[in-house]
Amino acid sequence: MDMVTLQDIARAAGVSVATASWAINDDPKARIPQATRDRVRRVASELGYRRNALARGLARGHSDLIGFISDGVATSPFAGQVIRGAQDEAWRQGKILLIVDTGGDRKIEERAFEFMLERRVEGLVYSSWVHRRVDAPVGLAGVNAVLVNCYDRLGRLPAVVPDEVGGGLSATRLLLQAGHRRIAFINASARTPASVGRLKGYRQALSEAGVAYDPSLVIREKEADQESGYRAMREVMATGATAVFCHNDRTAMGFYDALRECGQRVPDDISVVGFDNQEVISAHLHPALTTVGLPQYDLGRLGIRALMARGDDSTNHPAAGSGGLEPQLVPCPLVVRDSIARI
Amino acid sequence: MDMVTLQDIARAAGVSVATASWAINDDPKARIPQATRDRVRRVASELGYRRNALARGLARGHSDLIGFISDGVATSPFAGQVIRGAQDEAWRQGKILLIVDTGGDRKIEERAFEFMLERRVEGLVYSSWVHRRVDAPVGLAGVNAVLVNCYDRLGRLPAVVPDEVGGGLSATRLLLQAGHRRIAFINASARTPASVGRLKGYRQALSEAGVAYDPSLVIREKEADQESGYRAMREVMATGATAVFCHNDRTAMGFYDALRECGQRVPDDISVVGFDNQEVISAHLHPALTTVGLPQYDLGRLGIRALMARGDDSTNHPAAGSGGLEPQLVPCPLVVRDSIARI
DNA sequence: GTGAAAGCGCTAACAG
DNA sequence: CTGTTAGCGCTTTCAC
Repeated sequence: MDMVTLQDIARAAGVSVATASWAINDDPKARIPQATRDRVRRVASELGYRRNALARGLARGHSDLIGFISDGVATSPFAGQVIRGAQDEAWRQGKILLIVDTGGDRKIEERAFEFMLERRVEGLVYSSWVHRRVDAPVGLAGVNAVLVNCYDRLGRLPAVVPDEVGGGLSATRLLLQAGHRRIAFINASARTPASVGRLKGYRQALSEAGVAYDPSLVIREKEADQESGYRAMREVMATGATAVFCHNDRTAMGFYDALRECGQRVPDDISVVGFDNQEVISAHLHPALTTVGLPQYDLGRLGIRALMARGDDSTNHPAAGSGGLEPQLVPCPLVVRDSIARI
Repeated sequence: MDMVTLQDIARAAGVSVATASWAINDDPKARIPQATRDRVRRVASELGYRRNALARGLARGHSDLIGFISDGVATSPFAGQVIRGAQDEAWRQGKILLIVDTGGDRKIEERAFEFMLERRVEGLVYSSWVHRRVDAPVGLAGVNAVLVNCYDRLGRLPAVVPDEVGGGLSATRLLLQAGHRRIAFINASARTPASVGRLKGYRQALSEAGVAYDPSLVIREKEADQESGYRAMREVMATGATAVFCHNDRTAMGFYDALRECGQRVPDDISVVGFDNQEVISAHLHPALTTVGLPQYDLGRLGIRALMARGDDSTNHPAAGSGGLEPQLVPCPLVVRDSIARI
């Protein structure tokens, strides 16, 4: 155990603790000669001194800790970049993340919350694995908090979410630009921000291009996974579509499978575009899948940024009057690969 | 800002801070009447009191924090369960994880290390995304630390890793039990714990079953990804193998692809078993892939357990004399699905 | 320029 | 049974 304290340093360097503190932290507004500064620091490193963040935090009144609660981001197959983005941004501001993955368990969430507050986190990010509406835990109000990849029912907390509409728009536009006019859409039937938003984008792109919206081209599948895509294939092909926009890459993967079993090929027989850019899938399908990425890293980064901005803003208002904070939309990047043919 | 302190509680409840402290923490060895306890706690909750972990940690001399440094676990597509396991176990012991994902960057690692030590973490887990040998960062020695999913060159730090040999053994045995005798193995050519271990297990199973080892059945691919499996298909089929053990699920996925393009089918034309149980792939291939799982959750859990055990053990010896701690092997569970046919 | 000293909020002897 | 008090290690105001 290295229990070298500032006192030890001060004594060894022949200065007072105050001076030692200033030297160690290189406090610019302490006017001590460079020589002293250097001497203290040298002594410190010789003795293997290390600041005690507990004591420091207690004295200064801040912890430099930011809480990050997720319902599965840390352990989900592909949302981890959110954490990376958050961490990088926090880091940049000299803060460190206290991460707890609740797995969606309210009990754990409650406890995590308690833990973080006890540790005097300077802000709290509450994030969801999948973009959705959440019931923000009671208590999140009254704390500097922001929602990431989810939004509150009442819009009382600032939120940072992917621009699903924009994503659907770019995916469909791409198909349109390649000359497609009959574009099927395998969508999830549950009303999620993703299914609603992407459909909206799809319709918007169609309308922009002067293509009439044909509801029969929209296949609704309960889940949006490999099975759905596999199952939906026949229906899609029956519509005579020359291209299909899949709700996500997993759906596209299933679609590829089914298609291949019928001896048909992407993109010759039909063009495909996915969503999510789940690399294990999209980058390795044959042919590689053109898709729309989720801006995970940016979600994390902007979440922290929003948090810190709010923190500075001492007015820290829990959302103006009406209670309708609009979520901040983060664009979804198009990832072009080989699954679209011009016609 | 809730800045209700113990003092406030004590005053409001008409007791001393000491008594308040005991009541709040429900200290069993403080002999105060239940009535007082209750009163204090009630006052505390009424006033919205919350312990200050910084002050508490400083006074008690421990932080209840455990550092978790990873080179990508948090952000990797499928290793996140390690964190979940670690977190659950830490939690069970009343500790909380301070996680930093370095992305393999030494600079960040260094800083993370510093950060954690300043925060007086009670132990440090150093984990790798992929099972490998690491150069444990200088400074890890002298701290209560354990390696997870990686091991030190010199075996000076306790390590917890998956049992690759056992995994290769069960995969191959399963094929053998289904009656296969000519079993190909698409392996990665780099000498990693995975490639070496799985091959060893494969050979061991063969030998157990009295099947001669035929080197020509082992296909070595530089990487072990979808492309490898895709590419290796021809070679595998040319050997006349009736089954193939793929180094991982991604390889199996590529193999499936290539096979289907030739109009052949799993498992009728050839049985396949993978490794990793990367669900996005294995559970959704057609037919679903029989594979060997990585014990991610357990790695995390056991890592923390080892750490805490070491911590208790005040003798905390940096590995006995010779310097050869054997890594703790965690079994890899077989996940049986539909890609094996009896012959 | 530098030091003394008063906290930060809590715990844990030690008294009573 | 309960209160007093001396720290825990550091920051920061205020004197010198």
